[in-house]
Amino acid sequence: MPATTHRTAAARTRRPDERPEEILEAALTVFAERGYRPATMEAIAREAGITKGTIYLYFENKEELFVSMVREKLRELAALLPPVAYEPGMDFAKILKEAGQKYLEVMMTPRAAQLMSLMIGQYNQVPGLRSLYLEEVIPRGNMELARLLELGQQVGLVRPLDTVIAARSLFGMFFIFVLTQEVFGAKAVTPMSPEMIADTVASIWLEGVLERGNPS
Amino acid sequence: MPATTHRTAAARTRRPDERPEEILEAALTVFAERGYRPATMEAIAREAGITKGTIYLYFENKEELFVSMVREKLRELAALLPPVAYEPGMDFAKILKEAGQKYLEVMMTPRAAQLMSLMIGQYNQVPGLRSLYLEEVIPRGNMELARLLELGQQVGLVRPLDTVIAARSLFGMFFIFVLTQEVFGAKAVTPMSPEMIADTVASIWLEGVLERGNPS
Amino acid sequence: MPATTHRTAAARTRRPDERPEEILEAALTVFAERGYRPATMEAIAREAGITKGTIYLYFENKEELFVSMVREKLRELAALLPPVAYEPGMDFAKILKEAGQKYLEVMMTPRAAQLMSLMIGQYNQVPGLRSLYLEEVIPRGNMELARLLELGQQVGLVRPLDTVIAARSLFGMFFIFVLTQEVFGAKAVTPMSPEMIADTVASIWLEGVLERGNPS
Amino acid sequence: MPATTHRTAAARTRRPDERPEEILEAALTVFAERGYRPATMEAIAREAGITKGTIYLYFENKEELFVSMVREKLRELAALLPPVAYEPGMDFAKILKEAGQKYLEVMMTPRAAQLMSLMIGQYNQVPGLRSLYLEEVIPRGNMELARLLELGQQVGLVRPLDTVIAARSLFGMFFIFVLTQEVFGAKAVTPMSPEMIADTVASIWLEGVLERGNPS
DNA sequence: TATGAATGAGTATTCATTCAT
DNA sequence: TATGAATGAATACTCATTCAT
Repeated sequence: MPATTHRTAAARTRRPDERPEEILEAALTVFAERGYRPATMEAIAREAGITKGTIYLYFENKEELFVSMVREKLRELAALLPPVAYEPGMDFAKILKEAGQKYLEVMMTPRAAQLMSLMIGQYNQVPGLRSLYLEEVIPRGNMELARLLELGQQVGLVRPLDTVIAARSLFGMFFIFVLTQEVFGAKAVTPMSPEMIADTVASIWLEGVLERGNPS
Repeated sequence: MPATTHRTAAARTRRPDERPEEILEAALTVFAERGYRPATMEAIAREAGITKGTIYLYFENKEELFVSMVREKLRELAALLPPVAYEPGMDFAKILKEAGQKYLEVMMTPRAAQLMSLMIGQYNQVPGLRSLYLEEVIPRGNMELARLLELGQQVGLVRPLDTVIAARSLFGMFFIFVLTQEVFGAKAVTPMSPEMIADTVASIWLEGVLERGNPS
Repeated sequence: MPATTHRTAAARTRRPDERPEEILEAALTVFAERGYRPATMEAIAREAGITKGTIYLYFENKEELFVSMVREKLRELAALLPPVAYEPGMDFAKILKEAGQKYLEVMMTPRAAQLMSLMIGQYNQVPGLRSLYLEEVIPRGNMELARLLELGQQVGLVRPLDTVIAARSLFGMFFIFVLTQEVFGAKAVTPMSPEMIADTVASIWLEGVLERGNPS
Repeated sequence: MPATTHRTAAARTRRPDERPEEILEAALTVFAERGYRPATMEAIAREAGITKGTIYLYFENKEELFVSMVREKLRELAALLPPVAYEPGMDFAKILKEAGQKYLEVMMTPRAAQLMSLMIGQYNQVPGLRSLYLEEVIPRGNMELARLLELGQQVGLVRPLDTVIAARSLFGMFFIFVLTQEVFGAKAVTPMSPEMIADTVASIWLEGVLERGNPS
């Protein structure tokens, strides 16, 4: 029957409204730094300026904290990306380049890249991530563009090809740079400006996708 | 006691030369199934049909085992890919499609995809992986194609664009399908044949990269 | 803002005087269900319809709550048992049987049995229980009967034997049924009616204790 | 990726055959001293002269260790009790007194009493204990005696009464002394010799059970 | 070489207790 | 009085690594 005595914590501040957000932020930092397993709840708490036990007031366990963090941070990233709206008469190529530029600007940052890396690494170990990807990432990032391409095909602007594959290809072209430059640290070896990447990638994809006769 | 008892001959059959290989094979299986941290030396040993201690006769520790496994399996995969040789007069498009097809054939398998996933997830936690990637993957997979493009530019076949970016883009186009279809399990949701992917991707990239006047 | 909002009147109804009692009641329920250690202050509070912190307004800590609960509930049980009064000329056997019946009626209930079980299990871990037993249980339950027996011996009704041992034996005869039937759940395997038990036990003990010549 | 270095343990002795027994012995000591929950695996290991991890080589978890310990120690106690054999012509009373004496001799020891106390306290928290009690304790300790009584009834030696209740009563008479004297520490307050207890208890029970006409 | 018993550092999680409001 | 957010000590259990055989 232990009678534990506690010191009077100086900073026993109550901020129930902001806590979850702060914890998620700290979680991303620590998970990104060490990886899912090596990241300790203790370290996350310290990073958030609280103590271990407090995390458990807001999250069931480490796994739920991880999934919540990924969901929240994905949403924050998604919120930074402007919706790609296309209407007849607009400059397709320009829209695409600008969208690509914006995408790289957001994704080619250490934080975003680390988030990707964490997701990929834990994808098959953490059940909650699957639905996150299938329900939030695919529909938004992929299907929208595919539908845009179908539209283009109907007006003869886009070559006849599988639009889902084409759309995902573009995503892959961008993604590989996020992965190599940021996650794999290749930017120290082969530095490339996001502008240059966006320009080149967009032009290759556009030329490859548009109908011959139509100047991009 | 005239009757000596022997263990079965089979149990005594030792193949010391094949041990490391068997261990690496078992390691890939178990690492892929559980991820780096949750994979236990015990489980790897069991998978290899030996006991824990024996692994340490061949590998310094878990990390070295992991890096050795990745290196070995990457080499095995690389060995399956035929070198892309191009000589003037050859059908550039056909070569590319066939190479892409072969690439997907090799990479769009659970094992290869799991290897990728493991690499990405551990990349920043396991020092040895960095050099592996920078020294083995980039030069072979990327620089070769970039040089090929430069050649194409010199003879006016390829548009003037950053060849390293273009080359890596192609890799990304393929890689995204390995990642999504195999690692993320999207193939259950949006099934696509490797042939269709290779064809579509190759044609987009080629059209996007080749000079206008030159029919692919 | 002219319209003041009130919480429901019921929610504000506070019965400070009944609080400790309610908490003790909840404590017995939860302690009995889970055991001393696994029972959490949180669960006890919830059971009592209050919050954790409130318990500490009435009890120093978990241990004191436990001891207080045991003391209170023992008293409540004791209050249910009528005092065994004997005066010359009364039917000794009948008194005993009725007292035994009453005792079993009170003790052979899940709640009483759980209380016993808790006491026994924590006896040597919780200092306060010792004095409770030595000062409240022994004198009342045991010594009274022993004195009664001495009286019987003086008038030649009871055989010459150690009265304390004889008295405690009777208690043990009853107790073993409380323990086995209620605590150990043997009543599901070997069901016995309290009446039958009381009758049989009382008759054995009486026959064993009374002087030969005296018909019970 | 922590690389833990271990000191060379001086006493890394391998004794797989004796380990389980040693651990069970240590477990009884520590469980008895502190109770189930407060007893730590660390303390049990230290008591056994080994380290925590080693316990887990032999027992699944704390609960299994506890149940295994109770089972083993109950068996050891049971082995100390000679079987009560009765054949016509033997002195029933003498047999009973001697058996009771032996029982108390074995059970009225701190270790045995602590084991009882542990069992009672954990009975409803630890599933494995239920079957232990129902399958091992009841049949051996109770049913044998009940059958003996039935035999006595058939030859007119024993009064007509419920033999199961009578048998269990005797057990209770003894058990209450184990409980009060050893577990509750009443022996410091009301010391009684086991011989005196056995004699008194046996004589009361016998007189109460035997047919009037038959001198015990 | 191979074994597998032993080690012990490391960690997620729980929960009694405190205290600002 | 009452709340409930915050604390942090405590602990079962895991598993990479060692080493006597």
